[in-house]
Amino acid sequence: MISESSKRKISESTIHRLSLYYRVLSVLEKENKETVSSKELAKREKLTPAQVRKDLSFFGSFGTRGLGYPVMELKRQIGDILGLNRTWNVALIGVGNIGSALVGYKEFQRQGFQIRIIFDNDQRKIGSNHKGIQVADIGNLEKELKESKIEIVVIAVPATVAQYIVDDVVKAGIKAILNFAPVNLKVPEDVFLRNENMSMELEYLSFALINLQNGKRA
Amino acid sequence: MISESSKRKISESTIHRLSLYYRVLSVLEKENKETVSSKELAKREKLTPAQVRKDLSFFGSFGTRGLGYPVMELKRQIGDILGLNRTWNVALIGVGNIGSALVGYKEFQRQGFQIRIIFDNDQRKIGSNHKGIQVADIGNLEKELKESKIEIVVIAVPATVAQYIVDDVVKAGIKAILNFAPVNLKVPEDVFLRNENMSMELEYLSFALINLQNGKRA
DNA sequence: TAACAATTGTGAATTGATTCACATTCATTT
DNA sequence: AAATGAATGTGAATCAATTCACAATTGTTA
Repeated sequence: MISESSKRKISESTIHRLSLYYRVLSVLEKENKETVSSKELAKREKLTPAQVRKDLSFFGSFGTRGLGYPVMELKRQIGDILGLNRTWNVALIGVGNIGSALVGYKEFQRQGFQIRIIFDNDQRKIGSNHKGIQVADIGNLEKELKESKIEIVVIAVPATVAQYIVDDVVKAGIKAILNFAPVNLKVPEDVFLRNENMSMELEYLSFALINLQNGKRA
Repeated sequence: MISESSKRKISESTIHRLSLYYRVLSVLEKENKETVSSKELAKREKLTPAQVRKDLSFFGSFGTRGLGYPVMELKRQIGDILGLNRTWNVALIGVGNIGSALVGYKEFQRQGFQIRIIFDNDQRKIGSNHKGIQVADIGNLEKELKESKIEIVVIAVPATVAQYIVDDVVKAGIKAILNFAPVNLKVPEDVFLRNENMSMELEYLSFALINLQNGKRA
């Protein structure tokens, strides 16, 4: 747990970069590297050494001057900060296009995010097994979420119904929601909501092709 | 086309917010709203009115003082900036979990991103049709990309092979790549590369649950 | 064991993004 | 046609993030 005083100061970007560091450290571990410098770490994710050091410094001092950071140890520490050295009980709502992909997405499992239950409103899907996971009736949301001790809910339903569903999820006491529907959802202050907007980056590319084509990049 | 002088100054965040504005404007259009104020626009995406006005001001003045912005007209203008009032020829490489989901993702088509061809290295998939789209042999990448006049390539292959594939894509002259593999890919200066890291937001939620649980959010 | 090379950790400086605040403009009402 | 109200567009001010630069520390070499 990080200190009370630092709680309000760590930026979203820093946390996202911790994810990148974690990823690189996993690779370095496989390559049997014992230590890594901020320089090397930065190079592998196209960042600056100073940025790496500053990011890590928010959480403590993990390195050795003159040597660098111990790969395994730093990976463990970042894992602790990000909560990746444990498992999370995740529920998925909506098993259409995106939902199906998420069920089979190995990267989630590898990081401890375990999809325990799937909800859908399609009677043909309810009761069946989707890659070994039970598909429950969205009507039993609250009951099932509690029984499965779900901590994080992933929303992969059409934008038109996402707000209704998220309202029910919130009522069921869930405090962390990942939303794949392309719509801004309203949740109470004490609920963490993150959005995964799959067309945003494609739109950025489109913008870049039209506007940044010649000359330097933005 | 935006002016030469402004080319180097528009931030990534501004472009991403344009995507949000575009989304809201589409909804407002359906609701038959004729005009919208920066206040309303901001409210719908949890931003500030000043932010909305500043973002738009980088590209021109689209509003009327005292009235607000004309919904249809502004949508068209942002569409022009983001390149959404046209179609893009997109190729998808890798039709596994994620790839399959992308093929069926309506949101892409709606915004003009047309998946024209799919590549895979699995002999069982090659030659077949995936939701009406031809699956080609990754071995014929360069030839097929050119024949289909592809402008944007989406990479949805395992992280371990992504760099090899992106090298080939670059050799084929593609200048815009969207990468779903959880790895940092190297591309030349003149190629636009964007990453879609699907676990990053989940990791942020995990972090939030552990570190920000009580008290205010970061 | 002293000198050297490498690299961290971090205040200070800088750069960048957001918000403020207000003059300006337009539509509407009286 | 003047007064009123609403809302833009934008320079200035503020806030936040990144980079700089260097003292401090450690391992290694002579």
